[in-house]
Amino acid sequence: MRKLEQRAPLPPAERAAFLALPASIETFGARDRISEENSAARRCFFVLSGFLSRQKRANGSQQIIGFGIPGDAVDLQSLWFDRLDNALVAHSPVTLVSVAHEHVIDVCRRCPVLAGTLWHDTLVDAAIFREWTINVGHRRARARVAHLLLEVATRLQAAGVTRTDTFEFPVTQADLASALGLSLVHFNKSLAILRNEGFVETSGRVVTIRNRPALEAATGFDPTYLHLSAPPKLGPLVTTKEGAADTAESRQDVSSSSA
Amino acid sequence: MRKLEQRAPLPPAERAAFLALPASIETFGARDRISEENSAARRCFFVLSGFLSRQKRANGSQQIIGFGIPGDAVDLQSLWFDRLDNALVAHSPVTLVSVAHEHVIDVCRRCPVLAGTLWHDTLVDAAIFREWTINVGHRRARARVAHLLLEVATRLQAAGVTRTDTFEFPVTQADLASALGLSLVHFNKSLAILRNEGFVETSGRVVTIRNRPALEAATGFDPTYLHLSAPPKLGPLVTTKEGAADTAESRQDVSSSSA
DNA sequence: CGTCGTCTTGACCAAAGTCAACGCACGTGG
DNA sequence: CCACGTGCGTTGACTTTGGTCAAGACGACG
Repeated sequence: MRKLEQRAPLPPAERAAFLALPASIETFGARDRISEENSAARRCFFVLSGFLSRQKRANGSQQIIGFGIPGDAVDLQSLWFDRLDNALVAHSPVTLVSVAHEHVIDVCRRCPVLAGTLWHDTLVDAAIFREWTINVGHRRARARVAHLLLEVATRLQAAGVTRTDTFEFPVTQADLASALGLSLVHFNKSLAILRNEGFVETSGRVVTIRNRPALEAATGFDPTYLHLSAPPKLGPLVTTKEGAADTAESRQDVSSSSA
Repeated sequence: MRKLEQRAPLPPAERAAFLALPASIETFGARDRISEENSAARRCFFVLSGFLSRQKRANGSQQIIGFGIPGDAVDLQSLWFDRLDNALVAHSPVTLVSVAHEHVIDVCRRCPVLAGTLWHDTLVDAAIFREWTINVGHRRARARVAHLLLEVATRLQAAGVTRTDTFEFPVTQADLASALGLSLVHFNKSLAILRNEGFVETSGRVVTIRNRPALEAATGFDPTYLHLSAPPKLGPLVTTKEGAADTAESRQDVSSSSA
């Protein structure tokens, strides 16, 4: 669970407050639907392990619009909406920490830095959606596929799930095609091209990316949209005096853990 | 400027605090670039009037990924990122209110309900991006075009810019095509189809939607993703006691205005 | 051993992109 | 006042990309 907070430095008191929240662990199996579009959510989820996707209904079938991986706060938006606007479904066994909304709200009120961190997290989410809009709207099939694989690899590495360019991606080709706005057949053929070019290897659901720099260049993948390293510019929701001290000390934490 | 806060009820004290922020008005001409991708933003913008778009660089040219209309808080995400990940460009004369980040942060710290409102606003933004992902990825050209027009019409109505299904949309077809991931030619032909079907009329940059219910049904447009009426479930960033009173009274406001 | 789910491949078709030309309105400068 | 250029919108002809249909392969599992 600490993975989540690792993303941005937190003052120790706030971290403790967050960890002390009344939370429960929930587990789901490989195709379970975790929550439904239009349902009223009363708790929000943080992913501990497993793969899940967001889906929206359109044209009569479910379309995937994003993936959730370990470390993601996967439906913080439900905090402010009365109904979910996307469903969540598990693609592998998934374990989540779930916290009731009122507790999150309460801790946000008490912990301004934490509130900022959570807000920040939802904004990273939004940035990912922006990039998907471009990916799906402006790149052709082969580059789309590559871009998605690169994104997932990058996020998994940032989350500490893998250190190399090899990772398990337990999602069927039909689902990946849906996520990319491609037909299954065309997705498969585009993937075959990447394989023939030597950029991608697969065995079962395990994907390996080869020659990543060349692939990134070829598909225009630029990881800055994931905002992985960006520490908030100002002590979040906090003004100068104590805020400055807080972030200074906590930045040390981060750099020492990454060194 | 009050338009912005109208979206969600605010306690009077917080509204006053927000209105009292040191802000400056900035104006831009029809093709001005308001801010650049990768620049470090120090202030954020609220749109008073005019049309603008977000753009990201991809494949060597600028791609439009969203529009900003009066009442939008157009780059709140810059609050938490050190660099903007999209550019903003004006499509008509635009007037903005700009507020320095530190003041926004400061007022957020003092005004929990307001902070929640702003956060909520960024989440609505994200919801719009999700819908765009679907629009661009899973609908075909004619429906894509229609969906965009319906979205803009709906948002303009919610912002009080127009009351009818006629509105000025000062964006060239080339830009609209880019926003939809279509070529200019194909966009034009799809629009021609909608015109022939009697759903859309244009004269200059003024668009009129005809027989809106049928068009919405035909393109699968469902405005709930815009989260226009949703009042936050809990007193935002505020717990029970005073918060309950606040939301009770403000919910009345909302229901009476919709009745 | 058969069934089911998934991946793969081929043949064919529809949607969308590209190229190119033209019309039109609105400027500017002679 | 008219010639010319420029920016947009429109249309047609042709090409490419990607979708649809269909069949087969392969492995997991009952």
